[in-house]
Amino acid sequence: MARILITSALPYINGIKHLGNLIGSQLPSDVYARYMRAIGNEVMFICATDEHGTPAELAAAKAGKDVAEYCREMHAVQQDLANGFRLSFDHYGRSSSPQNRKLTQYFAGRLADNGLIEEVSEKQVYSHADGRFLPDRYIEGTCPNCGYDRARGDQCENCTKQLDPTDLINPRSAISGSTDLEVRETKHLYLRQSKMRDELDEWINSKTDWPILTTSIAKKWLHDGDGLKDRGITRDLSWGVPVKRGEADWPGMEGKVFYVWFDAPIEYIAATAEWAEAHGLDDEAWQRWWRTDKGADDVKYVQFMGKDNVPFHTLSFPATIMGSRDPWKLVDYIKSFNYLNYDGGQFSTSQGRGVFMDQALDILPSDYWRWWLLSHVPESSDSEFTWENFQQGVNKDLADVLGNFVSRVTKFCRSKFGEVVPEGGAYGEAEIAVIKAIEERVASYQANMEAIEIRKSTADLRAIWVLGNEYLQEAAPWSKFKEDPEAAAAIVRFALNLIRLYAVLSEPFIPDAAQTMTSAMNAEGAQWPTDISAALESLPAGHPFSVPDVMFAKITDEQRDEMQAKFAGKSKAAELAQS
RNA sequence: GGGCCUGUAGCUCAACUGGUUAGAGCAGAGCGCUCAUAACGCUUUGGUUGGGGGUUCGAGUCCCUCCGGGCCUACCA
Repeated sequence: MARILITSALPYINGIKHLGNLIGSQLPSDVYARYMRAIGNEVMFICATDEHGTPAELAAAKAGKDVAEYCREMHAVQQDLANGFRLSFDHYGRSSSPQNRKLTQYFAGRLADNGLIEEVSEKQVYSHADGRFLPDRYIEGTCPNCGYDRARGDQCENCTKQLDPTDLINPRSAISGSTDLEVRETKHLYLRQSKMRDELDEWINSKTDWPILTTSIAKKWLHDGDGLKDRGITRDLSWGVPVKRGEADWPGMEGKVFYVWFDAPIEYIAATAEWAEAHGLDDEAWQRWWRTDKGADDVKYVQFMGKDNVPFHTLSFPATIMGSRDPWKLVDYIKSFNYLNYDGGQFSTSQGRGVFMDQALDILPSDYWRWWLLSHVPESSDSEFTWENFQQGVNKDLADVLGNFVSRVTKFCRSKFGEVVPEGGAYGEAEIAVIKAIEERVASYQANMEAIEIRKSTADLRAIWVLGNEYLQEAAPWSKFKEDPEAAAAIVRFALNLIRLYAVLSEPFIPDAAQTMTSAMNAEGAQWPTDISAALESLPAGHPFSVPDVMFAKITDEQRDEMQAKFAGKSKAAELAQS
């Protein structure tokens, strides 16, 4: 039995995430976690809300709430949605936890001890009206290059020129619109990543089996221009982890907090500590996942994330871990994803374009979304959600291929033999052929899951379902029943056992439907098959079962059109008028 | 501007380090079955692998160039 540590990139606290966010990390990591548990490994599956930073403060202010209160509420909302999508986190933590505060301060202290922290005095824009320093992108003004009057302090969206906030003509706060701005001197801590460039480079180069998407982004940052740059890890904000050097105060850094991208990855560790606390366990319980000197040397650690998160996970966080010179567990494999687009464009929170997690669950059960999203997960390039594809995929795969198979087998049995596994006859050549075909497909399925090739795994799983329909067509128990009821009984017994097998094999992708099948087959506790032939003898003659309700109702054309209209977002005219 | 990714049948995608007539699923067409959510099965039509050039005995795969799509470019997270 192996031990697998799995983390999914932390969703930001600011609002409800859309399906693009969901499929970009949480959903594939959940499938992987469920699969690894199913085949008998010990799994620690961690996620958390990323709660610090300027956007959280602003969102709270907009909602008229204290930021801590706002985060508490939004965490509960996101936790609830995670449950709704059946995300099987062992712990869904919060980056604002006491554990994370302590660990973040600890890491900063270690890095400082090892000469990897530098104090840098720099100039930042302060807004009197807002009472805060403004991050570059929260300053707007006229672009000195093209004259666009809504250029941001980091880059002009119109001419794409990169800017410094001080370059802007007539700068104003993007929050309040105030022009009462002042450039102030302020001191910040920088993580001296540049000192660790060679070490990081060597480490990345050793990861030859990682997705190109992952390594190419890392290498770009390592080698672009002057190479890896040092990075500011503190901010002038009130909401965040207060800057401390371990347990000690950090002279000159009073009133400052760590930058979210410093504390967020550390929350992976802290959330595991939160898990231990929540279960009444001691420190050893979480340290055996994270400290190679305390049992984590045999742990395989896999991270999931969207491509926008790759630099932080390939460089900043490893620099933090390595730079501590403590025996913390480093990631073994980084699975990164491209983006999911929505119907010809991007998902857009601000424009209300696309489907958000709460809305999705209002419309259809989570398995519908899980299946379609996972079978279209953007592994090799950006992929696209369209209502037509969604309807076709769900109806064909889930309703017709799998749902209808369960339906036809159970109903046929009930009408001819009653709701018990029928007795008589024996498996013959046809069944042996099916077993062989399933064995081959399961081997492929497992190999693809092992390699985290999600799309290919869905194709294997679907092919396994199809084998059931092919078998039934060939065996035709409805005609056999007339002249040889015992032969028909053996066929039906085999088919009922297929349903039980499908429940187990499908669980990582569609856990609710899997549970429905398991319950209907009265087969609680069914284990992952190591021997397909034996697994298909699990339900003996006389074993009672029940006919489940229709597992997947089809999405009608009317429903599809309705949803498409509802989620189109603001009209094109409205968008144009706005810009 | 620079870097990276990507372009394969109407749609969504495969094709290990270049190696036989480029494969699946969906959609379309035909046939079969009737247990089932008019579901299922079988057969079948679709491709000068974005265009052009080159290397090679051999190119979807390598090189050059052009065209299209996307991402990143370090203070949003």
